[in-house]
Amino acid sequence: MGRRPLLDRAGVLDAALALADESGLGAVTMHAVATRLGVTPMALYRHVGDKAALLDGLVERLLGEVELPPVELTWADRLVAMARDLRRTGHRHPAVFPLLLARPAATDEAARVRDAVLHTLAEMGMESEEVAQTERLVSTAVLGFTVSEVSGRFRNHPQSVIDADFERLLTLLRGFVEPPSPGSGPAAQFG
Amino acid sequence: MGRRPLLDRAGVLDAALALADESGLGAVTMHAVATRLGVTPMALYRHVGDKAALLDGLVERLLGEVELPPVELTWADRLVAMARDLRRTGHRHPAVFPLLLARPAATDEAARVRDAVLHTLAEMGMESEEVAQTERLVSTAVLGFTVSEVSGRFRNHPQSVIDADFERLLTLLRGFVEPPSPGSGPAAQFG
DNA sequence: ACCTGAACACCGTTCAAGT
DNA sequence: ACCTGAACACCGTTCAAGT
Repeated sequence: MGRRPLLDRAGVLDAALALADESGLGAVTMHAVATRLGVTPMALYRHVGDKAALLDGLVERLLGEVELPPVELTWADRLVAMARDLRRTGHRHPAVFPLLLARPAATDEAARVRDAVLHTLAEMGMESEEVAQTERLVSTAVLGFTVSEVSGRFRNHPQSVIDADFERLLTLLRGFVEPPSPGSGPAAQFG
Repeated sequence: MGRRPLLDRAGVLDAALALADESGLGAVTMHAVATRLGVTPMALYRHVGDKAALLDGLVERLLGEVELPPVELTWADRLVAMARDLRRTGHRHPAVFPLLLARPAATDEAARVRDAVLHTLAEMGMESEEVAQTERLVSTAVLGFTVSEVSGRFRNHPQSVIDADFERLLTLLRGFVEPPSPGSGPAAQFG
């Protein structure tokens, strides 16, 4: 029998992601990933293409970790659940997460998350043109906040303040996708 | 008289920013900046510290370009004007702009822009605790959108769609900082 | 004070070679 | 098919040396 290959794509991505989580994106070099796998740098190229493709693979990995919420929840609760889970993913992988802001949701895993949001927004009877725009703005807000947080923009604030900011963002998000209807909006308080 | 130095900090930053604008952040290497200035890489260190400090300098440069709006404008118009100008700065310097999401507004130029927003929000009688939070969320939304745009996340969309998205964001921003008051909010249209 | 030259430990990537 | 070894053109950064 032919001897089993030492490497495969999944293993290379595992090693690269571990390196990124432990020591930052700068630690993800072909040399370092190879060393961690007990192999020479050139052995990686067959499995992950080149360095840029390796980073693309890491982004896919992160998106694959995002859980879609149970359909039993109301659509508003589902959006909030996805926002929270996306943020948690950022916390687990702070070095790789900022890359999400740099590429369109073109891969399968990216489409999976985005389509879940689109589907949820469509359920509430939003026009299809507005659905797409709303998804982009909501995703941008959640990604922008989380990237800021994991990249260090909020490093001078205690975690409690950052958490409160995010809760405020979620409240705004609810109000945004759920425009005040008669009897349920903020204006009702002043009736 | 002693001969004039070949280099100064401003000149080094000029060269580095030009390189970033023309060929991306990856083109900003100590070697390339030095070559552009007709000097060896080591000559730069005296003027800009090291590579990380050089990038900090570029961020300062970008923030310094952001114009503060005339005080004659209403506070809502001032916020919108600052958002637009921040986005324009991103368009001029797409390679450097994403770095804004990675550091707190700790430098003088960063504080200048942030304080202008804080001051504007305070003018409308917002409580000081809420002012700070609102500033963070508004800045995050505008930065997150612009970084997405200049980093390529929206590259599959025509510019007209991206522009419309931003206008929508500005409308939301207005509604966010200017909560509907009796007679002026959206509800007034249905009176 | 300011810049250079040589050097060091790294990078990503290629190519031909081994098994 | 899969991995290695040698090599190339780069990186950032230090150090001692020149003026």
